[in-house]
Amino acid sequence: MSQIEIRHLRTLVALRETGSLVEASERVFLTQSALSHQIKELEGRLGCSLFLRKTRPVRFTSAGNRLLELADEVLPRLHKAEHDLDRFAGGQTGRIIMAIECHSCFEWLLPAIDAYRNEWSDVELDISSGFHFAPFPALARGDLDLVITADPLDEPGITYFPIFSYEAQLAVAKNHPLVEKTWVEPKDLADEIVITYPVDRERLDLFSGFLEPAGVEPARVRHAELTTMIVQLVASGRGVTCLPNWALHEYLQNDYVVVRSLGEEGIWPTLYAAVRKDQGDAPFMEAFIEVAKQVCFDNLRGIVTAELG
Amino acid sequence: MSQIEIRHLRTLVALRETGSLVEASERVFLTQSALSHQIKELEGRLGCSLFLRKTRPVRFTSAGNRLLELADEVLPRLHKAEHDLDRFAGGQTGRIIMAIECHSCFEWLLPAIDAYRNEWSDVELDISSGFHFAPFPALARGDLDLVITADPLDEPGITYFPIFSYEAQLAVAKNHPLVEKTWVEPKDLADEIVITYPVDRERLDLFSGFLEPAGVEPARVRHAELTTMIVQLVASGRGVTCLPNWALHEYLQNDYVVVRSLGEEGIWPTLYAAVRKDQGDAPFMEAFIEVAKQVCFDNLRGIVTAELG
DNA sequence: AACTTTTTTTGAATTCTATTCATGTCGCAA
DNA sequence: TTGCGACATGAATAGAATTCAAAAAAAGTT
Repeated sequence: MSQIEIRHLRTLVALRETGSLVEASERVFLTQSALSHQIKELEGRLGCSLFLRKTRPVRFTSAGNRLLELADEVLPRLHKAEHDLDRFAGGQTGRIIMAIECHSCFEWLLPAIDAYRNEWSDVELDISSGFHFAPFPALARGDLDLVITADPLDEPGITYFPIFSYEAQLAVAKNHPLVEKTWVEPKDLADEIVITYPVDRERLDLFSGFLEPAGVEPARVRHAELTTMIVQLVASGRGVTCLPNWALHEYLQNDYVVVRSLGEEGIWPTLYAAVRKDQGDAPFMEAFIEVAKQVCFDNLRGIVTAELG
Repeated sequence: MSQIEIRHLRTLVALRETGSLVEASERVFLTQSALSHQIKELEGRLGCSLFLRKTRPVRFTSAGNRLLELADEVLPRLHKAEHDLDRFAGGQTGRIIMAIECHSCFEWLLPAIDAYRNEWSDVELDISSGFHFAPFPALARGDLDLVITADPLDEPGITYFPIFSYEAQLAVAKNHPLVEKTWVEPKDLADEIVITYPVDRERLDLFSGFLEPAGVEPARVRHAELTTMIVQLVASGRGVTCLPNWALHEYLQNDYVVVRSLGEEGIWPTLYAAVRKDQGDAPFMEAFIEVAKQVCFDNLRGIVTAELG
């Protein structure tokens, strides 16, 4: 089946460089007898001789030269591939295809990616838009490599690295009655219109961590795609919303809306990077998580709580 | 030492094309178990996994894709090389580096080479100018592949194929006394100046086949490089020369000189193509000799005698 | 030309490793 | 759960590459 093997190419190159079987054999760490057998057998299979041994240095036939040409094409590529694979094996490079559960995470993720790319330029980076609905199976089977999530479910084969904690706050219009309260109780929202991203309730801190435990259902739930749009609706008094404090920060500074904590302590979700266990300790992956934390800590200084890993 | 082998690349390609170990194993004519072991072992040595088996079709990791990239670079080149080597082995192609002992053979050799090149375009062809002095050792050790010679010495490992026979004739000036004779005897040249190519006497038919056997030495021997120059010297009465009849043909037609046979029968050397025994029956080599004979027969029609092989 | 040294070839023994065989495990669908 | 298909695994086997030992062939040397 396979006539020519890598070892044959190596042998021929060594032979070209040394000019004799004896020296070539040292070069490839075999006995000279082994080389003699090896080449004789190859010549037998190919049906033609590869070099003339009666000269010093040996002289290659056309067939031999053709094989050397092949070796010159193949061996460098092989070595490069082996080198690249070493880097994969050592975790010096890899692929990070990400998905975000948290809708507004682009805000800090994009800068994090930019910062990371400076240092780890050959890591394949991408944000996948395709797996919003079911990121974890995709992560497990290798379509994704990293998922930003606030719910570290105990899935087998997945590890979670905390990035930072933030407060999920209720935003209301400046003239909204709730502005009078220092913090909000669940029942305060029973008659409110709640504006959210168009995602499942269990992925919304307001419901999963506040209203549902208290058995409170708002008057109505309305959806909007973009953070800006949600905030605008809230500012104009069409409803209330719950967003991460860092996503609301710029609107607060512009005095568009007012925010209040959910409950006396506030709700403080933590964002995690979920990765497959086998990639969790790869340097390129650890570095990404470290960079993400650092970027968040720097950019969102005083707004979020760094989780020191 | 050598991590990756051709078989690994073949396996991975089969795996990519079929999507499962079971089918891939059929493709490469091994059991599924063999592939499982093979890949497991490779992954072990590389230190990273190459694909995730829990999906259908299997999904390659970055490392796996890198290896597939290598396979796509290497395997086609390998197949091409194997194909080329098959042609070498079958004698469908090869190399013919020639040397000529006979100084004026260019005249018919160049057209022969041109004719041959039409049919056998990928045979490497060259006329070597470097081995005029000792062509046979060079032929034996592979510097040359074909030598045109008039002396088929019985060297081991060399075979001779006759190309054609010609008459070696004496050319004299039109007013030379020897014009009166129908043929020349050795002693007729005892007082003559003989003009020859600057080569050893034993390679000159006039000496080795005519004068020396008769023990006759001419008055003087003078050298000239080019056929034209020799003929001019002869035409102007500065001496006589011995050349192949086909080399003299055009000068005869122009009435420059007169030719006479050496002895009653004339001297009829035969030109041979000397090649290494192992190449003697290769189609590309046989074809060259056949083309050479044909070209000579056509171009020198009526002047030389074809040797029918 | 005889002798020594070096290099390659060769056949048999050995060691290694790829492959197979026979199970075992895992995930998935009915 | 059972049954099915796909992959994994351990032990046995078969096959090849390599080594060893010795011989043959070249190449230098005297």
